[in-house]
Amino acid sequence: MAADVRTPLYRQISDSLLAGIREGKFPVGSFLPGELELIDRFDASRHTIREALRVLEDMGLVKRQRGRGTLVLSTEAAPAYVQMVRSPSELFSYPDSSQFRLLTDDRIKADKSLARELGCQVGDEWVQISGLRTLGAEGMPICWANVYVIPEYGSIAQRLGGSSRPVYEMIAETFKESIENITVRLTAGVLSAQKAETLGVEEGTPSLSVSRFYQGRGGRVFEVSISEHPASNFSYTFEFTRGWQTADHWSWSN
Amino acid sequence: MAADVRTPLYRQISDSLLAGIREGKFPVGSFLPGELELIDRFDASRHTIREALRVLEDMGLVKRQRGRGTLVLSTEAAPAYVQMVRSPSELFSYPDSSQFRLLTDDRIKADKSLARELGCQVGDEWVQISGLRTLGAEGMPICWANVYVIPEYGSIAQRLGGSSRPVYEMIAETFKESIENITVRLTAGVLSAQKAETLGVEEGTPSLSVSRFYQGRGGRVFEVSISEHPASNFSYTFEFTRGWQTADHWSWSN
DNA sequence: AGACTTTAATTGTCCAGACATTCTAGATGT
DNA sequence: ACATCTAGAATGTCTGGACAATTAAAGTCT
Repeated sequence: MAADVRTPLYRQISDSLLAGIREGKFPVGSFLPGELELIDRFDASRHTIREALRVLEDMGLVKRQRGRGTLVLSTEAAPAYVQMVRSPSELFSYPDSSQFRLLTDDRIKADKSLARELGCQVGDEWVQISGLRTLGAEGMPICWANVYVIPEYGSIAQRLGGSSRPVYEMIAETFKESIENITVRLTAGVLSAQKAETLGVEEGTPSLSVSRFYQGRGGRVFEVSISEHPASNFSYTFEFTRGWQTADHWSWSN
Repeated sequence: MAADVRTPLYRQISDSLLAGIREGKFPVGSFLPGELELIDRFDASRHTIREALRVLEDMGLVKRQRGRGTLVLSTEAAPAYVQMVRSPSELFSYPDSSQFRLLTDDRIKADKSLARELGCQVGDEWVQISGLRTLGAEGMPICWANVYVIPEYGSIAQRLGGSSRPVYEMIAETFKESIENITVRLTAGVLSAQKAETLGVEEGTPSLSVSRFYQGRGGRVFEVSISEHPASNFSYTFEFTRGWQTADHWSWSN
């Protein structure tokens, strides 16, 4: 390695175990030798052994389980490409000054088309909140937006008036919901005559639709928002940076 | 917290230090009290103190520096939402059986429009490789694809014949280039008459364009690929999972 | 055969100590 | 005033020990 004259013992041990994992000596699903055995094998202290195991755990290769052992999860810490944002609003690409202008809010049952779009069952009930996202209170409309909320949180519709905060954020706060997972889907289409007129563009203008599915605890989708943008003034960009895959490393807040 | 009857001491200490960081007691750029001082203050062993500091380091809040101290990097470890894929090809959403059918390859200079699209200077030279991505060798065209490669790697065009491997992968292998960063941008548009005919859809069909910018070492963009899909059969989906932001946690391979 | 208890295995947490390595501030010399 | 050296501060690495908590295997009882 680099300019490092000497490799710490714990690193030599983790390298040795890593080689063993890669060679198939410790297959995925098996357990590494226990700490006591490793202490004996490498003639090192328990602290040093545990430090070596922690390196492998940080790489996502193993998972230590009290009372059980050290389970091998993967034989390879393949490089991963990561996109990371600090808050869901960074997925929006909207200027801070934009606002949501509520037009209608209705309690509906999903028909076949909507069920497919929302990924739910035909007949499922949702509260559908339709509106426009605009630049400022009286500004240019940016996009048409439909927000679907589960009936349990449907009363959020009454709280939207005049607020520029995202619906998911208000739901999280009001109902103590946690946003655990967000799926974003992009599709292209054509704006209907009505929407084109409202958005101030020609009928037949292509559009980019962004659907976001917000999942709370236990994986339940509690909100889906679908924004439809005229293609002329909207693109969606995201960026991936290379790094080790350490999925298990994310600590889960509560 | 959860069902945990008792919080480990090291966690209590890291929580206490975290509160101090958040309260501004330890501003960004300052050093936390040294280990010896913390041992005294919390009446805990050095191991326990170091474990507490490691928690903060894992959260990306501090950085321990031998001989120097523990530098405060940030006052807030905001939860981050992460999308992670194992390889760039996972960003493609193409079936494995798809193939790239090369139509033309030319050496061009970027005009104003192309320069804006590629994010380069007017007059910059690129090798433009145009083609169709199809299902299998004789299959249905999926999309129209233009790949732009820097002239240095332009000879890759001669190697594409009959291969189903991605261009970026062949470049990485042939020229020992490394893919450090990928930016993906999605826009909506309308297929031109020529492209619509080639893709077997009606003229005026909306399209979803996916542009991918591959950066190598030093941040240089060595390839840009632009795929244009008929909207009817293509959507782009990605998923974010919540976790602590631990940007410093990614180890950088080479 | 199944349920329950006990024992052993295994990792987690906490303590203490010592030496190594790096960095910085202060002292000393030119 | 600048360069060099030294001592002290600070974290890194490694050792040893002990008790706690969890899991699984073995033994016992019905």
